[in-house]
Amino acid sequence: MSAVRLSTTSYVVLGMLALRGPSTSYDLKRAIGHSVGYFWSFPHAQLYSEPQRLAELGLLELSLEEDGRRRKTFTITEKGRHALRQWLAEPTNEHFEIRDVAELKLFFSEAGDPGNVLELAREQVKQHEERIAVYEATQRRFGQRPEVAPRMVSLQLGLEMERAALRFWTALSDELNSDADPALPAEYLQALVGRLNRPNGG
Amino acid sequence: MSAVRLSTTSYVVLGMLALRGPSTSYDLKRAIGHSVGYFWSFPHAQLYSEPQRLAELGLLELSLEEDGRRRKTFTITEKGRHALRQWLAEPTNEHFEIRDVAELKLFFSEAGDPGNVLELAREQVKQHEERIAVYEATQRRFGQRPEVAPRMVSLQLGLEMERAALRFWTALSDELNSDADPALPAEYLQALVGRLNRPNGG
DNA sequence: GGTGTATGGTCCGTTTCAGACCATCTGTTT
DNA sequence: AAACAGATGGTCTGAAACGGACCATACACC
Repeated sequence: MSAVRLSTTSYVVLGMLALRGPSTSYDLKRAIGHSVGYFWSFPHAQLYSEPQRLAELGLLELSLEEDGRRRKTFTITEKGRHALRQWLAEPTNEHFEIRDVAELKLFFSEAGDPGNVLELAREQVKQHEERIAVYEATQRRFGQRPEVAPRMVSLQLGLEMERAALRFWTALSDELNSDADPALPAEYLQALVGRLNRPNGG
Repeated sequence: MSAVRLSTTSYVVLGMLALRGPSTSYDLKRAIGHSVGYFWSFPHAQLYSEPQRLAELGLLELSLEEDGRRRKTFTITEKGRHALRQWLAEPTNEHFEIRDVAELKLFFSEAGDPGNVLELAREQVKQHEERIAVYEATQRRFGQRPEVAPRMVSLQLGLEMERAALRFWTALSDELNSDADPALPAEYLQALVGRLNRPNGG
């Protein structure tokens, strides 16, 4: 019957519909955009094709608006809830995946001008500071509301990761700044680790 | 001329060839598998098609072995080095991307049995501990060799991220373990944050 | 001579991706 | 009321990426 494989993205759709109630693809797009999209992103076009597919599988119900906009609103069915619960019930042995262009450039930096690294680090500091600001704003806005508090827990993980990255790039940038000779990698790695371990090392 | 777009994966190939010298696709596969693959993964089949493409663009040179195995060995050309250096010279404004199934399950946990979260957290603790062990082993093995020390710097970032994740999941699992009533999300979030902020909170 | 494992590589159907494109609706300005 | 901007709501498509099955050689060891 349902020998069909559901992707993680399918479960994001199911999960969002379970949490929010009936929604259009556009609603999902926005909701995901400032929540779960930060740790599972995909092109928005999929939010139009995927629910359609899930509806055909009986996991969602589709209702067409009669008047002008003819919106398509999706509602999770009992079967859909069941599939979602099943997925939630099995813990993952999957490790998170990171795709970090900056980390790559750092890794390969030997093959170019080592002077580039400082700029790279500074830009990353900026990126992570910005992201942290966004997360913290979200936390302030929703942290007190008990209905959404559970979701704030995963935001907390995001924050911790961001802060770890920020500490790293800050320490690296400081180290490169203060070092007259940035061409002594082994010792400079030690210094970097030292900076990271020092409390208030940022 | 080279109006062709190079993907990040292209630069991984270029970078690896620049650091290692002439290599076969298989060599690249192994080298990437325990280094840069941790923060930029892709199917190994691409390590057979991509270098071919880069060779056609003049960024690599291909030499065929005459005898038995007929290995294809790729060498980076001056043009290839140039492209790589250019890429390395521009800092990224890209933010890293995380894809974390566990974080998703945590986010949606309200929609299922909240009791699942403890198992989820425990499994993640295990995953991150394992990964940290791998990273630390690499660090011990190569940390002292000055030739590869620069590459150890990016490993350090990976380690910091892993440790942040481990702290989070450990704190969460401890919190759920000690809490008789895990259905008080707001207060329990506070407790979680408290645990994370406490030094030696793991 | 058989078996296992590392090496080295190819192929191909299915999903994802990125992003261009289109249409409608609502509020504001002029 | 016409014009416009910006949010809303959605479709389409070519190009990449994915993943995993599949194949073959080399070599070591029993």
